[in-house]
Amino acid sequence: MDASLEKRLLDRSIQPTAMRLLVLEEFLRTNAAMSLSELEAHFQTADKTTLYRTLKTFEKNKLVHSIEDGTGSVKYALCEESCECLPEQSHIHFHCQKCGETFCITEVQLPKLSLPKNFVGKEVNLVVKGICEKCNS
Amino acid sequence: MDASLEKRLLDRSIQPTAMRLLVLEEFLRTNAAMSLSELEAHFQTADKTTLYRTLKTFEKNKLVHSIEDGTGSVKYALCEESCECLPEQSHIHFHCQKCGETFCITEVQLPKLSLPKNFVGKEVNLVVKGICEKCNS
DNA sequence: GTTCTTGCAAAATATTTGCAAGACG
DNA sequence: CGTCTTGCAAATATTTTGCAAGAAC
Repeated sequence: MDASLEKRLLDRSIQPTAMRLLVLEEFLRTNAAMSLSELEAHFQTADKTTLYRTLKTFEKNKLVHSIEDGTGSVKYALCEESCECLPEQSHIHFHCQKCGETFCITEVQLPKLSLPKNFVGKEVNLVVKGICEKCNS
Repeated sequence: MDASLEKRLLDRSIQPTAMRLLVLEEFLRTNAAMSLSELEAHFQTADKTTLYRTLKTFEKNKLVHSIEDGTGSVKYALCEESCECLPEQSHIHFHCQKCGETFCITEVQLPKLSLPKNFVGKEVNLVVKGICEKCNS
């Protein structure tokens, strides 16, 4: 059992159960964002409801954030360790129309968005669709 | 029968049937983006499948564009008349967490997004969540 | 007549909740 | 014991397809 995994859950006030450690491990192993179904496919014997609730717990406690990439199912990706999911911390999500994968792109800074008077922005969800690096070569 | 509605459909190579004219009229009447269910609620006697296919036809022909605002159901909003849904023509979508409505914000220019090398962006979907003008007063 | 559109039914997919058994402190 | 977690079942919601009747050209 990896103690750093446990710490990562505890830092977000999530009880480190066996299932949750496995899911976190899976997220660390996988580079791309995962939907519930995709996550389920990575396990032999996991109950979908448990995974569903694991994702919800992770999301509530800001260990992962959700992305709607237009595929019809919500995907989840690990947050940066310091992330509080504030608008300033948002980044681009890229959905590749060829391989179908969705990534977080943290390399480039998201320009500050201005809103009309009296609008207050609290969250930003940005998905760019196109062809990714890997499929473009 | 309003001839300008017909023209608007024909300009997008969409056959102007009665149903389609009604749906377009509804979009012009409504300021906010609509989901399939919301659209259905605006009609007494419309079949959901027909509305679904109407939306898909409208989307394919770029009369409307779709928005995933995190509510779990895809919403649709009218495109500008000159819109070709290119990345440069994208705009901010705003989802109000209080009234639940989703609007297109075309008043402010979307800053140009840069992507890492070898990524090619073709579409942009940007949703800001927060409190809208109306709910903020 | 041929193509496009519509309505009903049903399938497929995704998300969410209820409840009881089990784990853990 | 009491709270949290898990697994199974089932309910809800959403999106999509099949097919035949009807409308439009």
